[in-house]
Amino acid sequence: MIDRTANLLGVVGLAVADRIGDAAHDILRHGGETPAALIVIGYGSGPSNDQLRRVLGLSHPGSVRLVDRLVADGLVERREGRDKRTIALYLSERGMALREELLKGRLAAIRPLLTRLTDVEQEALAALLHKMLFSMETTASQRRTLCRLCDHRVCTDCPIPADELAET
Amino acid sequence: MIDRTANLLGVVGLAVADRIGDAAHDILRHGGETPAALIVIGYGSGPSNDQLRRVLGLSHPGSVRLVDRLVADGLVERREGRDKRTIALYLSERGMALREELLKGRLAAIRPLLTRLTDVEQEALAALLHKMLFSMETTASQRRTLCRLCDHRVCTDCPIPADELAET
DNA sequence: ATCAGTAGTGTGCGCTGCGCACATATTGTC
DNA sequence: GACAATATGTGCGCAGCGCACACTACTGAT
Repeated sequence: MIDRTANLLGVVGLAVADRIGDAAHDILRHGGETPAALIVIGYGSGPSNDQLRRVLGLSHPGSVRLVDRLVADGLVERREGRDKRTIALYLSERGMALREELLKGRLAAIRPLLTRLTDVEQEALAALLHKMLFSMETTASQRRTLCRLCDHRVCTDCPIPADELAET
Repeated sequence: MIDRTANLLGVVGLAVADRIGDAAHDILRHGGETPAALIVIGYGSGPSNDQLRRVLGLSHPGSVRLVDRLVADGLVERREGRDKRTIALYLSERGMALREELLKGRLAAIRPLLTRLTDVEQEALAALLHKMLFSMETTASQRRTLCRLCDHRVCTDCPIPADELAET
């Protein structure tokens, strides 16, 4: 019986990821982990290249080139980090505006899946999803990766406070 | 309140899609829509290139090259279709074996998210997911795209019978 | 104070997955 | 029999990413 549930979860998960990816690509004109990078950098903690790459699950050169693209688009700035070898990544004005669009677009992409559920059903779903996430055995680092596209403003009672990103 | 639920669904959806993609890549050594192609072709209806591309949501040349890769790996055969312009795609023995692994790997990748739920909770989740899928306004074609990675053997009461693939 | 080891960033190169524009072959239609 | 429609395959290029390597900056041991 768990397999039937897993299969249904696979379908919905794929549908959700497809829709989020499409929406992000329409807004940003980039795919892969590029949207996630904009979200993560946008928390404003000035992450280094290496911190970013760990959250996104990329190789280090992959992350460098990803930031290159965002800098070329005028969305991200490389500033000096606390070391002279480290850099600190920040969003430009346009980057922050696009990040807002990404977050709104993500929720808008997911929302149609929920509109036919009653309020009670939505509550029940949220409780189940929350329990699933909460019960996952994950390190803090893995949780940041999980939530790399989250809108932390609508995520009350979240197992992964987003402003912990600067640690580690 | 719907936004909090949507955000949680986004996290779980991303987690599910990530895990499915990783598992498929480990097994098949290919990414993108290649695993889905193996699943879809494996229903045995002998789909044409064009039918396949519609299910996968790819451009037509993208689908041709995808099949090229699978043929080069010895997983798929191009046979004659009912027209002399059309082809019919079938899995080789190895292709069928790898398809089995893909389906098993997919369920295995999703299962850890469910193990902490009680039986009652799993039933409730399945019911909610089923309602979400069932209430989506989709064409038959879009539904086949949604279920392109499904294991139809564990999908009882599914809104998209997989063997309809030959139609359209 | 020096020097080896480590951390952080950037580069050259190549690969995979994919789309656009185009070419080609077959089929149905008038 | 001419011509649009259907279906496949090709040349070309691009986005996203990883491996191997190079370089600079910091750290700690002696």
